[in-house]
Amino acid sequence: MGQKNNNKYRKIISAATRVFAKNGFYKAKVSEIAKEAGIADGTIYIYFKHKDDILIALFEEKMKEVLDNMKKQIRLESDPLKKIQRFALLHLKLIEDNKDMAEIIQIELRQSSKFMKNYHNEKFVQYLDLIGDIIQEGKEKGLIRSDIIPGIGKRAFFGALDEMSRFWVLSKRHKYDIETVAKHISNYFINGIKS
Amino acid sequence: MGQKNNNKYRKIISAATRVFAKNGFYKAKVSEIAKEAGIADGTIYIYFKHKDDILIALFEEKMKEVLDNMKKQIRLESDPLKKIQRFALLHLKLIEDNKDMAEIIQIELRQSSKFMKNYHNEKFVQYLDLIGDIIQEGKEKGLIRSDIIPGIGKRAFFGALDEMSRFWVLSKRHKYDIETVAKHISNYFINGIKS
DNA sequence: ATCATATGAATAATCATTCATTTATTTAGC
DNA sequence: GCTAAATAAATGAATGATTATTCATATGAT
Repeated sequence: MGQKNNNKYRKIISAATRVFAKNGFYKAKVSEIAKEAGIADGTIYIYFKHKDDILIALFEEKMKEVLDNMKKQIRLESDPLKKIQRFALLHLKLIEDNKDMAEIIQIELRQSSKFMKNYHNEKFVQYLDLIGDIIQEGKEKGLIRSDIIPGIGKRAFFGALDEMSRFWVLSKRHKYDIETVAKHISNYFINGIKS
Repeated sequence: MGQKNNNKYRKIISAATRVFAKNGFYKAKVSEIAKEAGIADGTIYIYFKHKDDILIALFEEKMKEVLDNMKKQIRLESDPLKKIQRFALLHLKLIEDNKDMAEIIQIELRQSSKFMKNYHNEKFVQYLDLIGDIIQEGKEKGLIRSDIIPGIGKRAFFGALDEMSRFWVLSKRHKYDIETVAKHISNYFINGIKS
């Protein structure tokens, strides 16, 4: 049954990613997810108790993956300012490489804090904190101004990246390539906060 | 009938703002909007053809208001860098003063480009362009580096503000006051892009 | 009296969820 | 290694709940 490494469980998550990305959570029909996964409607209810649970499970999975990946990459850099650059590039690359996931994070993450009342998105908080920690480290090394508040800085930087992601996801043609955007965004931010 | 200055039309928009803000568009019931507005369910259909149309009308109204207000305020400042500061402060004040509207713009605007397929949010584009124009002006006056791309800069800045807005809207207690946040965000950005 | 507005109960469509039934897989006896 | 219970998974048509929308009727204004 509901084993996470189970074949059908995976198929449902994968299908739901595509279906949710297409029209958002509310417009997505369970029967459409089933069809996309190539299984019967009822089968979904062997693996998930409610439609909502599919979305929550999907988040957890994707965010864990993103978070682990980002942590690993950040560790490869020792200079905090370089870490910020790498964060930007990796974040945007992730969006580019996984459009469906990006749409979910873009569209659904926004609603999530509303409709998943009690669901506190721990993984997202950790993701933001990765940035906060880099800023803190930079301050301690004297590379970043001492008056910078990590709690504000991390949101400013994430917000900037995130807005570019939305633009990327919603655009048909891409005016700027990922590398250019990442370079610019991280440069504004680094110049803005460095000592 | 559907006159925009009509009393009931206004009441519906106002009620819908509150109801949509509470649980998002999809969870909001038309009957609840009617109840909140103190009118009968059917009356709503005299003024709006579909539930969706209420949301669209609501956007247009609020965004027009925000846009006009912002334009007026920006004109009071002549220094482009000061304009950026003022933009940040005003944007965040707006969120603070109008939490329901902010939640709608935060939560629903995100979905909008998905669920209102053909609805191109012109007012939002104009809002972003206000920032782009300030950056352009700053470049021309030699106050902003010539390699800054307004199309990226405007999104980075808006994204930063917007992420802080979301944080503000979703937080019970507010760790930082609006003025502090506005000052920090605009400082990061101004330092990041100035000559 | 006529026309415009407003009402809210009734309608109808939409989907999430269930469950009686079928199909597949495992276990145990020989 | 084979067969037959026994158990687990999967099916999809039927159910039931929810709600957007309609419309026959009522109310109020001119």
